[in-house]
Amino acid sequence: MVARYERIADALREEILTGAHPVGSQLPSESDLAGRFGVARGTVRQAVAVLAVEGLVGSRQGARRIVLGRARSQSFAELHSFAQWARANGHRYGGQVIEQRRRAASAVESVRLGNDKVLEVLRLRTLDDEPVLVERTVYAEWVAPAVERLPADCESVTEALYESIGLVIAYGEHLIDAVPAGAQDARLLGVRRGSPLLRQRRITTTYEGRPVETSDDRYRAGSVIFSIRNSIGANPLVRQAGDLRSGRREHMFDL
Amino acid sequence: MVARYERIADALREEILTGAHPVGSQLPSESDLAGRFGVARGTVRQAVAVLAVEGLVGSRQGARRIVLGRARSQSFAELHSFAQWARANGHRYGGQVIEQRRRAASAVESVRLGNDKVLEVLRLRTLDDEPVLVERTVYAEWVAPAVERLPADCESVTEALYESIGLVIAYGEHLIDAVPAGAQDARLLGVRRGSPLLRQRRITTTYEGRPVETSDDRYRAGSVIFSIRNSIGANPLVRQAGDLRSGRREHMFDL
DNA sequence: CAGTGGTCTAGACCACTGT
DNA sequence: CAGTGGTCTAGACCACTGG
Repeated sequence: MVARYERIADALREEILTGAHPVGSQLPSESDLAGRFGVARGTVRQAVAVLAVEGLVGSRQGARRIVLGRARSQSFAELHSFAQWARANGHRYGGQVIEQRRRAASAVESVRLGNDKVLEVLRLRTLDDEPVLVERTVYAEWVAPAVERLPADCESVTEALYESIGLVIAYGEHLIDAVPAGAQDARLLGVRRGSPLLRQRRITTTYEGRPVETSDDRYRAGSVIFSIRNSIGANPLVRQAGDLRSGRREHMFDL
Repeated sequence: MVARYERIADALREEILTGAHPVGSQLPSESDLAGRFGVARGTVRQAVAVLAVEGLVGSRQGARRIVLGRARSQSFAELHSFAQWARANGHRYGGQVIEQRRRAASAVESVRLGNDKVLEVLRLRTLDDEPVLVERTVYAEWVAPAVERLPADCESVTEALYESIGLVIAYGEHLIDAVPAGAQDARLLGVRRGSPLLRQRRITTTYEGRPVETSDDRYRAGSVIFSIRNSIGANPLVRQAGDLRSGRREHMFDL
């Protein structure tokens, strides 16, 4: 069952993509669209709200909506899962467990994951047959058994965990910065020590808010780029000072 | 005039922040909140939608909403403007124009900005008296005169342009990756050549979709971190392969 | 099966834009 | 001042969760 407003959003997205509404042009008014699709104005507003969140259109009171771009947004799974992202974008991909061990949680980890024992896994992932990503993931104890049952060259951990224990990862927080490659990073990725890596630290939870894993993912420079659209009305990206001593922090990575 | 749903969102945000609704707990039902605030259910839904976009609460049909974190969300201006961000976060900040010149636009720039002449400005910005950011900004011709009238040590270009010509930057697209410091970067930031920098390329437009500037901002590693929350229902961040030869790209940086 | 969130309607009024 | 988007209401029905 697909909602009416989703189908309207799809239709409008398609029209934007095909150039029926070129970038920079005005979208028809809400009443026009309501008439055309045979729905109430509120439903049209839900549809264009979807496009606004995607950064496709902008709006301001009193003026017609403007087409800002023709982007398609990726699914949550595609951001979270390397395999799903690579596949959806037509890349070859692979992965290999380099190290895997149970250990006691650090103080920070035990608060984040709600466990005092954790499973740590080091994976090297390849994109189009080149090593691009070193993934250091720490799993909460309750998912550890399922992770340990996976083959070392499991291509998609996210999908495998869904199939084996029905795990759905629903929420994530991501911290993005740049770091120099350490000795192990350098060896695995085939770059010089100290060379730039794009780091994405994340913590993910289930629908119920139960923590699943935290991870420190490091991409070889040039292999991936993160992209985001924002506006005066919607600003999902946040910038923070990186010095841990100064200033407050306020995200899942704290407590 | 602040909307009713905004004030309700503020109230709930405050309650989450103060711990009245701890992380992991359930939010009251929509009907409860509607009764408590004396509004229709739709208004409550608008309010919690705000919190959902901020990543504070999650939801799924049939189950009560869950508190995911105690957010702070920054304003759009704070992401766009180094000065406004630094000030809001209690840092000292400064800036200095290193180079500034008019030149012909490159092919790409002329399409992005809609101009064949541009103004290029190289600025070095300091945070807490340390150089942390090299900003290479290319302005469309129509804003160039106003930019040229600014003092070389202008602290907030965004605010100055608003005051001088009423310029409001309403939309932005940002690409984030890691790059090695070039010779000029290294000299200005006081780091070694090749050391990691966090790069944020952006293009911004007015409400009407008119391009204002593109910029290549490079942060010293460790000085800033970008942070984002996402969910299965809202996924603003997009990951792309970095190899420019492969795959399609679909954002303002194209055409 | 009761409660809850998701969708949709029809109509009202207001704030703002652009001519 | 006409048109448009922003806000809000009151009520309806459905899909889903969780006991």
